[in-house]
This record gives sequence, structure tokens and C-alpha cells, in this order.
Amino acid sequence: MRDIDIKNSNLLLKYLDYRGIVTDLLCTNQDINKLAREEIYNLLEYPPDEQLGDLALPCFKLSKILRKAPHVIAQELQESLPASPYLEPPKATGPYLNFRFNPERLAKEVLVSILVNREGYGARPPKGQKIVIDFSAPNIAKPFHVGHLSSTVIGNSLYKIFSFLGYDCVGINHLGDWGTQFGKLITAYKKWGSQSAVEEGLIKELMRLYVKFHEEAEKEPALEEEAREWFNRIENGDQEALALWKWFKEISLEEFQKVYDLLEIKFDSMAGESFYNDQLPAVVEELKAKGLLKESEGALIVDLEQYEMPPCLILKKDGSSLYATRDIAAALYRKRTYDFTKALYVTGIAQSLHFRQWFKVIELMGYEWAKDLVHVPFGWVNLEGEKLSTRKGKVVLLEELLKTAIQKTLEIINEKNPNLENKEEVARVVGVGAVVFGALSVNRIKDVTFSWEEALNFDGETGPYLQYTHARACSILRKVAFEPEEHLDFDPKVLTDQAALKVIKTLYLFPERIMAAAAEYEPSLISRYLIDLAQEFNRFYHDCPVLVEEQTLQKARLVLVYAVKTTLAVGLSLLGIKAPERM
RNA sequence: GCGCCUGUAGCUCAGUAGGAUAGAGCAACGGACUUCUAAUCCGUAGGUCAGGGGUUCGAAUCCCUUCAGGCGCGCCA
Repeated sequence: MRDIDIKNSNLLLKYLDYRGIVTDLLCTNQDINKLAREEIYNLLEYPPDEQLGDLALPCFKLSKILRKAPHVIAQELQESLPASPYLEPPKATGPYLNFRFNPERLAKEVLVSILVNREGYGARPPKGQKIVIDFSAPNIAKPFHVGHLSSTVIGNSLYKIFSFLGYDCVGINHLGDWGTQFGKLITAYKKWGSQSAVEEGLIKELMRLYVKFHEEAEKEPALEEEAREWFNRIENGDQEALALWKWFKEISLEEFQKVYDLLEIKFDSMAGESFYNDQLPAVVEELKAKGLLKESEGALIVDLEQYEMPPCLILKKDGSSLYATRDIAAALYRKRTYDFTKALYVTGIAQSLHFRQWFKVIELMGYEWAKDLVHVPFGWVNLEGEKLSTRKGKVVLLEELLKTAIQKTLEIINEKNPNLENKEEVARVVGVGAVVFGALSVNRIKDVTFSWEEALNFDGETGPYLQYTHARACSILRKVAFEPEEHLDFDPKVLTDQAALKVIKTLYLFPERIMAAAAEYEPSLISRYLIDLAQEFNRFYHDCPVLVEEQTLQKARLVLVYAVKTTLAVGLSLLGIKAPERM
């Protein structure tokens, strides 16, 4: 067996790839070699039961090509494949050929890789490519509620994931800071509000006015007309209207910032919808010049009938712009400014048609980079069966949710670990972690029903569970003042317990899972992975004492603990969650 | 009417680009703290993978169809 040279920089950012190893081995066979390497690679799968093996080749498809029975092929391969230092001799089980990783080799390669790369385990070198991520985008003058949580945390997580994989990310908060809702708000302010009330109540007062407007507008439709007029005045630069707009925007931004601070989320750009106002005429001109605009029912549209979509509205009949107009302008601006290789839009699935439409318009404008625009949709948030509605005041404010979670965490700490230092900080990190993990733990496309009970449950598959597991691991390492570079000579042979081997196999999967999460724009793949890892580790923790064993075993187990601790911390950070050392 | 998404245990969800006996957590019940943090671990119980067809050696996964829920289809964003 070749010894690993830990000083060899090749080890950095290179990860064990068993699918590749098994594929190479299979390619030495003359019959199988007829298939493309990639095809073989993709045939391999993880067996459902560990007893069977670690990686399997189902021989059904080969059976058609080689014109032999699957079990015969498996049997023949078992007998003819050459040995590999990475693998135990393969075993045919019926129509499957099962491979088992050499446990010592696996332990050595994976754990050394983590000892050497540390927080870089699973990362990729810089690519020199930009990815623009448009996320969060709350509406000014409306409260930041749980409905905005998905976009905010999914976008933030994708930002972290792609950065980890070597991309330069640009996070853009495309604030909803323009539109008729400001007319409504000004109308309501003029009628039922006052400067002092707004100064005191801030966004709550704005929300009250907004709700009040809709209540009154139902009885008196003329109010809608008044609101449109006020918005017109904003657009035409009326001083009073603009001043109010600016004021409301500032109040909102301050309020949003509280939430972003709690979540520790930052943006590279806060260019909202209003930012593109002066670029809209040029977009309309360009569309006109390219012969894409068509008049229809008084409005200007891009006809998309031949692509089986409804038309994309560009200008209203009164000449003002629309959602798509602004998105197109923003995309052109971003391409010019950032020259992205991909631009992601993290919004609700309800908007998918809108994105398909204007992506097509960009394509029709002749921009080949239209293919780099990606809509990353997610499902709806309901409130215990009912729809969230700012207008009806039926919302759970995000800040309230986060603070309640923090408060609850503090109570738990006082009960379980009253002597903990910096309780407040730990409570914040854990409470927020619970909320964020909750939003990132299921497939983003699913609709979710918000429930206080679930959001504040910290047992089982939750953020606090992962953080707790991390803190446990830290606790062990702290007791021996663990230093990674002092443990490079650990003996992987002694890690023979089932629980330990299972943990190592799970650690091995980390880089692969990050890649999958990026490819599918799906942070929940990392969430699921971390739950798996924590479960395996907690079994190990229960079965295998670390600090009481003799030196060789202790050293090896400490390395394992360090590897898990590091991977949990990195994985959580990719979700935008902090991992405290004690809790 | 047309289109998109969803339907797996009482509840919330996994299920790896069709594969070997469908897995977790919560809730319920029963165990494990003189031992590295019990926010943990172990066990019991719980399933006609919405229904029906089809393709295949093989379907929760692909196709068709029915049903249920959500969403979208021109001047909101």
C-alpha cells in the first residue's frame, strides 16, 4: 500500500472518489470496456443495506449488451477483476456485484484529508467565475414575515455553497421599493396617519395604515384611484410624494436590517426596483429596435404565442412599466456590471411563468446568456391552514419568530446548562439556527405550513440537534487540547467499530453532497446529509468512549471526532448557521 | 378552459437520474445518566407509496388517466 505523503499538496482539495476507482477497475475488463466510462460510472449505486457492500454494480443493463444472464456477469466479474488496494475483493450477490471499501484505506484517506484541509474539506479552488444571486427582496413598507424566510435563507445558503465551490458570488437584494403600494400607503398616511405616529410605531404603523387602506378601499373604491395618483406623483418627481417614499423606505430598511443582523446575512448590492427606473426607456427602445414589441389592447407586449406562453407585458397603456420590464433591465445591467456565468433568482414558485416569459424575451433579444438565467423556485408558506396576508394583517413577523426562538433557547439553557458563559450569544445562535434549519431542511419546492410548535421544537432532526452534536464533539477535543497536525500519525487500523466505520463512510460523502446541492440549487441536500452525519456520530458517541481508551485508539478516535466536528461546522455554515462550541 | 407544482406511517418529511426487504424525526408506549453535555441513545408500534391502467426482467420513481390540494394564465410585484 502506498503511503500518503501528507506534505504533498495534491492532497489539498482532492477527494477520494470511489465511484471513479471502481469504474477504473471495471474498465480493465474487455467486455465492459465497450461502454463509455461515464456510463459505467453512472451505473454504480449505493446498496440499500450495508451488509451487502458499499458500492454496487447492477448487471441488468450489461446483460442486454453482453447477452449473458446478469448473475453470470456478476459472477464472472467477481472472479476476473484485478485486486485494488482501495477495495476488498468484490462479491457477486445474484445479479449484483458488490464492492466493499478497504476500511483502513478509507479511514486514512478521508480523515487525513480533513486533518490537512480542515475547514476546507469539500471546498474547490477558485474558478474565477461570477454567480449573481437575487434573493430575499422584501417589499418596502410591508413587514418582513415568515413568507420571506425561504427566499432569504435559500439564497444565502446558495451564496455560501457556491462560494465554497470556488465561485465569486454577488448577493443582490432586489428590494420591492417601487410600485402602487406606495401610493396606497401615502393615501392612508394622509387620511389616517401622522408624523408622530409613524415615528413612534415605525413599520408596525406603516403596516396598520396599509391594512386600513385595504379595509376602507373595499367600502370606497375611489381610494384606489387616489393611490394610483399618488404613485404617479412619485414617478413624476413630486417633492412631497418623493420625500414620503424615501422616509417610508428608510424606516423599512432599518427594520429589515434588524432581521438581517439576527440572521447574519449580508448583501453585496441593495439595488432595488427603483434603481432601474432610468434604464427602462432604453430597454423599451431596444425591444422596439429588435422588432419584438407589438401593440395589443393598448399595451406594448412581446408576443410569445409560438412558445406556448401568454404575452409578456412591457408597457401599460398609460405608458408606465411593469414587473418584467424592470427584470429585463436589471438582467441587462447585471450582465454588463458583473459578467456573470449564472444568475439565480430565488423566488416563490407562483412566479415561474413570469420568469419563463422574460427569460425567453432575453433570448429573443439575441443574448446567448439567456441560458444562464435560472429561476430557483420554492413553495408557499401557509399559516396553520390559512394564507399569509399582509393586507388582512395575518402574518407572523420574522423578527418576532426569531426573538421567540431565542427566548425559548435561553430558557432551555437556564434549565440544562445554567453556568454557560455568554448565554445570550449562544441563545441567539441556537434560536436563529433552529428557525433557519427549519426552513432549509425540506425540499424547497414543497409548500409548508408554519406552526409555532414545530418551529420551536428543538428535538430530533433540527438545527439545535446538529449544534448540540457539534458542541459535544468540541467538548471532547477541548479536554485534550486537540491539535490536528499532532495527530497525522494516527493509526486507522484501530477504527474497527461499526459505528466508527459508518461515520467515516458518511464523512467520505460530504464533498459529493455539496456538489449535488449546488447542481440542484438545493440546500436541503446538505441539511439531510448533516442529520445523517450527526445521527451516525451520536451512535458512535454512545458506543465508543474516546477519552478512556489506550493511547493508539484514543488518538484515532480523537481524529474521528475532530473530522465530524469540522464537517458539521462547515456544513452548518453552508446553511448560514453558526455552530457554538458549548451550549 | 389551458398550464405548472404537490399527494409516501396519526403529523412533518427522506427515498440517490427505474433496481436487491419503502427509511428518518415528531407525537405514543417501554428502556438507558456514579462513565467524553440525556437538546442524546436504544427498543416497540405504526405503510394497498392518493385510485386505476400501461411500459419493463424489475416501478414510490417513467407514460396515460381519474381524484384531491395549491398556484399561475394582460396592464400588481
